[in-house]
Amino acid sequence: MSWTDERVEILKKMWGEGQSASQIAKELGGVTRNAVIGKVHRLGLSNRAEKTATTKAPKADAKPKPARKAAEPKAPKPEAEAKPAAAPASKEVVPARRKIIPANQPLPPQPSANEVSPEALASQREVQKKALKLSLMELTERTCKWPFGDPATDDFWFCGLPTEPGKPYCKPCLEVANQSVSMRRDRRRPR
DNA sequence: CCCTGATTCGC
DNA sequence: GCGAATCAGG
Repeated sequence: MSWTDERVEILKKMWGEGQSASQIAKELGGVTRNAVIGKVHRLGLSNRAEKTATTKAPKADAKPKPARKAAEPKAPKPEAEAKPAAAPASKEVVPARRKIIPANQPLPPQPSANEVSPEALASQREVQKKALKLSLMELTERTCKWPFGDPATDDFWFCGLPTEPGKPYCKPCLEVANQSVSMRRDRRRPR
């Protein structure tokens, strides 16, 4: 694959939206995240807000392992947050990066696990304690995507535990999902 | 271990 | 210009 205009456009868009390099790579296909990062740097859009701060720290360190490559630039990140502080006290400052992701995240079928066997529910409940309670943006291919709570409220999150290989859910959530689905199929309600 | 971006350098 | 290998960090 080559960097056609279209692909570069997608890259720019997604990178601007705060998507990770690996996500972009998957979206584009045929490239690795390294390729994406490399391209990002070549395009010069690695850091979004860079003023006159090319003051390279005079690092004259002695490399313990000068085997070959190097990577120890303690490049300071002067994120100039120029916000017209209108509000009195705003403790929550939204990071420049990381916007809202469209809706291309894999969403699970239905959380409707109203009538599942108590065992499975208990099992899942127990795991809830350990659940990572991830937000939609934090989901990856290896995090359990079982939703908890009401999407319309703040009390909404995803399990986030490591998924079973090849499955979108972790084991306990998978059990609930399966039972829910089989029950639905059988139209049977094991009280 | 999973992930993130950053950098180098042979191609 | 490209991106794998590598590094550094969360």
